Amino acid sequence: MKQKLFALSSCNDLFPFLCMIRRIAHLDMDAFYASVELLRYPQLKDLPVVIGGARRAEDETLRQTYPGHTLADIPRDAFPRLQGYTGRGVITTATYAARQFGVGSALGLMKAAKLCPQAILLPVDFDEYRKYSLAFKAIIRDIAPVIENRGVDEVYIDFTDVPGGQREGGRVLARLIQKTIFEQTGLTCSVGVAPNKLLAKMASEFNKPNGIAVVLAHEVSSKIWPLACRKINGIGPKSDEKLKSFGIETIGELATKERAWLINHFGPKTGAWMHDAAQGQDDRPLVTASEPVSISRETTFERDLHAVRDKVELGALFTHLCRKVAEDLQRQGYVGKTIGIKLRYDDFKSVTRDQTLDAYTDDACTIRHAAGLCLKRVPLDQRLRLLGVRVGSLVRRDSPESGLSDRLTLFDRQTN
DNA sequence: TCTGGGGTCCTAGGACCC
DNA sequence: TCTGGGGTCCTAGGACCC
Repeated sequence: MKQKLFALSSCNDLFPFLCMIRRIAHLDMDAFYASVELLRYPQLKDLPVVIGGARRAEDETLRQTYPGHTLADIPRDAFPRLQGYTGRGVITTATYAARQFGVGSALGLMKAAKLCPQAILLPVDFDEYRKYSLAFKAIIRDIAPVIENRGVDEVYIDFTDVPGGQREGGRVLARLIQKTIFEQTGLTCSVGVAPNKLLAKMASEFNKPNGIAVVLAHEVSSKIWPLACRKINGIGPKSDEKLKSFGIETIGELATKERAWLINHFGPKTGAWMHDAAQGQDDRPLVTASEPVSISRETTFERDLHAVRDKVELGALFTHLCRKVAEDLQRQGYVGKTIGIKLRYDDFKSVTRDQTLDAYTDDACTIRHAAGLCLKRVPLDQRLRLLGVRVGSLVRRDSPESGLSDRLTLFDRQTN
């Protein structure tokens, strides 16, 4: 089998139109949020910059302080530093200059302030990132139309049938996409190309930033097996720890385990999946369109709140979250039937409660009422750090199931 | 001095129906 | 009094990802 695949992949350069083997790319923007901020503030280039934290009052003051200047003219010294930062929040993205100091995604800002006090702290501006996200995806789609969205800064791309997609195992097309994105946006990205999504995702991490990596079917043992199990997309901290407890550290070690043994210890689904993944096997198709399952809003308070003592503040926040979720539903054109809440206590333990209504809704008051009933089913003697509201079991507002669609549907129902 | 804000999918138990 | 399965929906929690 291996030899056959090898033969296919090597004949591929000679007869690119005869040997269309599956070539999937994973493209990952490099330090996306931070890179977008550097386009806006080029004077910060090469300085350590972190993006993240809570929305702060001073976020808007920067532009107001220098009304006559363009953003690029604001002097470096005017930017807020991490030094002396107090409060909650984590880093969302850090520039590569900041990563030198050991600060990166998910690190608490107060910890980061110790490691790199001189780093500049910028607030998250999701609207701006979304614009660039749409832009780079449009550029890719122009070159290779079959793509799967994986959030704001990642996509899978099917190279298989794209002209040039088979040359050098996909490297040529990857280079073209990378170059075009850079020329048109100023942003860099990393690309991995492989026979499937699993391997492409791993490959895209090989040469970060601004890198390309190609993995062929016969290279799984040499390029994938030496990696830690944690590198498999889907093996998180918990599974990794469990694997380690069996002495399994690398994907190669995982690959020596019998399918039955894995199923026995990790369950039929996960066990079988792990077995395939360790062999580099993955036949999942690209998902080019999908509908949302739920829409939610949550917020971590600036200080922990008490259900009784801070009742007024909490109530106002709760209502606000419900309104925001309702707005999101309406803007996106969805209605939902399952209303849920999420609480996180001061000890970081969280609970959820949900309730399914008889009818679909996108109405803030209806959501607020149902969420209020959920809240009553939860113990409230401990301080809270987070409150969230979720609406699930979504359908499109204009679909027949919603019960809210157009008159024609209603007419149909009456006459039937 | 802990640990953001969105999401998806899976599991497992109980209710309820046939 | 004891005894079935199968299917679906609902709820709670947890792992994982970006």
